[in-house]
Amino acid sequence: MRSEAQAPTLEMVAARAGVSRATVSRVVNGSPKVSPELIEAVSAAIAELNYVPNRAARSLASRRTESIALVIPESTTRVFTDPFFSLIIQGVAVHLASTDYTLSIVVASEANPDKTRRYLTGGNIDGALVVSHHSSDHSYARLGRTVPMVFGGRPLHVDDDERYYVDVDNVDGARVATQHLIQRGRRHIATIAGPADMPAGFDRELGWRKTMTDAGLDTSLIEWGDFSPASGAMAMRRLLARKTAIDAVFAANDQMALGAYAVIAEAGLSIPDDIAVVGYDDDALGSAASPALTTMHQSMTELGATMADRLVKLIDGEPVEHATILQTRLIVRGSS
Amino acid sequence: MRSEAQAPTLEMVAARAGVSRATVSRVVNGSPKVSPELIEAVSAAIAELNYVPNRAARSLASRRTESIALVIPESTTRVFTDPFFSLIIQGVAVHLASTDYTLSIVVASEANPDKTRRYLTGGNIDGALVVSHHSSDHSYARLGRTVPMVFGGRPLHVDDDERYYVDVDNVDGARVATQHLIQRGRRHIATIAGPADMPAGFDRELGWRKTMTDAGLDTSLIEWGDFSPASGAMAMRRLLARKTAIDAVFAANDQMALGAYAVIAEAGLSIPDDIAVVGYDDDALGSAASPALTTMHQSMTELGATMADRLVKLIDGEPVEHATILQTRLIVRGSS
DNA sequence: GTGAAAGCGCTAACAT
DNA sequence: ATGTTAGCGCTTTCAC
Repeated sequence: MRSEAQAPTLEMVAARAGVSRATVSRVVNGSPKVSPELIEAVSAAIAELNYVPNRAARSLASRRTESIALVIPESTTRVFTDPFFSLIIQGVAVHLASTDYTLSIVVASEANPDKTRRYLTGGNIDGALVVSHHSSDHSYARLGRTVPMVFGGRPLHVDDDERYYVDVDNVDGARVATQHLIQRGRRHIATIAGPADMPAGFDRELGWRKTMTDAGLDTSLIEWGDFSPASGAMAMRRLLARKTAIDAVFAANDQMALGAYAVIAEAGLSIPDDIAVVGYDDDALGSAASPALTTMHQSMTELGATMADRLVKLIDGEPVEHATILQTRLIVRGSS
Repeated sequence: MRSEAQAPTLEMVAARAGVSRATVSRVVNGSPKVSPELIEAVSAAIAELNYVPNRAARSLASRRTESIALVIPESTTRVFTDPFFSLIIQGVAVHLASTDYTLSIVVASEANPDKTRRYLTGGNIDGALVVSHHSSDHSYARLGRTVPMVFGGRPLHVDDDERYYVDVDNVDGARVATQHLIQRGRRHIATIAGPADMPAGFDRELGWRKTMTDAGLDTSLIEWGDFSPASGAMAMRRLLARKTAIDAVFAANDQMALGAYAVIAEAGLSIPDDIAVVGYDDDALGSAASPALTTMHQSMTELGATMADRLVKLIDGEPVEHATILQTRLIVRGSS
C-alpha cells in the first residue's frame, strides 16, 4: 500500500545541514545551547526536506508519548449524543490542539476493563481525562497514582482526596435558579430531578431543596427523570397527577424541561402564567422553544478546556489544586 | 512524577520463559509457527509479569502505528454539539474499540493547516477519517493518495473518483418524506432547506424538488436555514409571510422543524391539521415534541462504524468500494 | 556549543 | 519451529 518516497529522517537533515544528529535533535527540541548559525542551517535543512520527526522513535527514546487519553465508559457512550458531554469533548479537543499533545478517545468496554487499564498503564499515554455521568465510573480513580488523571465532575463519594477533578457548581446553580423562581413570586415550586446517583442530579436537587427549605417552602413536589426529554415529560405528568398546586418547575436539565413543556400544554396550562419553568444547561433548543426557556448556563467547553489544562500541568509536574469549580449563570427568558 | 517499577519488557518475558525474544514476539503477535508448549510457557510468563507491549517500540520497528485519526475541521467544531456528528463519532469509537486500533481526534486548525497535514503524513497514523458539514473540507482529499482516508458524506464536487466515502441516501430520503406528505393529501408542500453548499442540504432539497416536480406540484415554496432551530423558525416565518397556501413543510432536519413548530403555533395554526411537518435525522427531541415529529431516520452510528470498517479494510489492503450508501427510513408520528 | 556512541523495546529477515 | 542479528529514528549522557 505504502510505496512512497522514504520520509526524511533526522539523519538526513543532519547530513544536509552538515552537523551531527544530536544537534538537529537539539534544534528540533528547542534546546538553548545551540549557536544561532547552526539553528539557522538546521532549520533551513528541515524546511527544504520538509522533515517531520517520527513520533514513535521520539517516544521510544524519550519515554514520553505526547498524547493523552479521554476515557469514556461504554455505558456512557451516549455521551456523544448528550450536548453536555459533547461540549466537554470539544473543549478538550480544541484546547489540546493548541499544545503538542494528541488526543485519543478510549471507549472503555465494561466487558473487558483490563484492556483499558492496560492501555492506560502500558505507557501509551502521558495522562488521562475521564468523563462520565455515573460516579461509579470513578473506578479508574486508583490508577490516578500510576498515571496523571483528571476527572470531569466531582466524585460522588469523596473517598479519595488525591483525586483531581474539575466541576461546575451545581448546588449553587440550582440555588440561583430556585431563588429566581421565588423572587418571581412562585411558592409551589416543583422539581424534576436527575438521577440521584449522578453528581449533577444529586447536587441540583440539593440546591433546590436547600433553597426551598431556607425560604420556608414545601419540598414534597419532586419527581425524578433520567435527563432525557421523555423522562421529563413523564415526570411532569406524575407531578400534575398529584392534583396539588404547582406554579413553577425547576428541571435538572433543559431536555427534561422541554419534555415537560408538551405535557403542560396538553393539560391546557400556560407557561409561564400558570407554571413557570426553569431548566439547566442552556441547551440550544431551549432558546428556540416557545416560550424560550429560562435556564442556567455553564460553559462545558470551558470545563473541558480546564480539564485538559490541569492535566497538562500535572504531566509537566506543575502544582495543581485537586478541585477546580467553575461558575454558572442564570439566563432569564420567557418561561419564567 | 513517574518513578514506578520498570515496566516489564519483552526481553524479561523471554528470559522468564526460557526462550528467545523472537519467540515471545511471535506469541504476542499470534504467529502460527510456534509450538503449543512454548506458546503456553510464554503466555504464562506474560501473565506472571503482567507484560504489556510497548506501543512506541512496536510502531517504530513495524512501521505501523495501530492508530487512526478522526479529522474534524475547526469550523466544524460544533460537530460535537450536533447530535448528527456526535453519533458518527460514537459509531467510529465503538467500532474501533473492538479492533486493535486507537482513535485520535484531530481538530484541524484552519490557521495552521500544515500542522494537520504534517500530522497525517508524518507517520503518526495508519489512516484517517474525515467528517464535516462543508464539502470544502474535502481539502484533505488529495492526501488520500498518501495515506488511507475515508470521508463521511459524499464530496459535493465529484472531482476525485479515487476518494472513498460513506454516505446516507439523502436524495432518496427526501423523496420518501415528500412522497409521504403527498400521499397524505398535501399539495402545497414547502421546504425549509439546509445550506446548498452542504451535500446534506443540497441533496435533501433535490429530493424534495424532484418529487414535487414529478407529482406536478409547485416548487416555489422554499426557504433556507443553516440547520439550527433558530434558522428554522426564521425560515418558517418567511414562508408564512408569503401569504400563499401552505399545508405541509418538509424541513431538512429536525432542529429546524422544531424551530418551525413555535412559529406555526404563534400564527395560530395547528400541526398537523393546518400544516403537516416532516423533519429529518430522527433527533431525540422530535419524539418528545408535541405533536411528535414525523422524520427520516438514518443510523449515524452505523455510518461511523461503516467508515471505520472501510478504513481498516483499506489499511489492510483489502478491496473496498469507493462509495458506500446507507439506507434511510421514514418514521411516521403525529406531525403529519 | 557540538559530536560520538549507546541505547529505548520491538519486529523481521535470515539462519539453523 | 526457534534463535541470531540487525536495525526502526530518535534522545541523551558523556567527552571534547
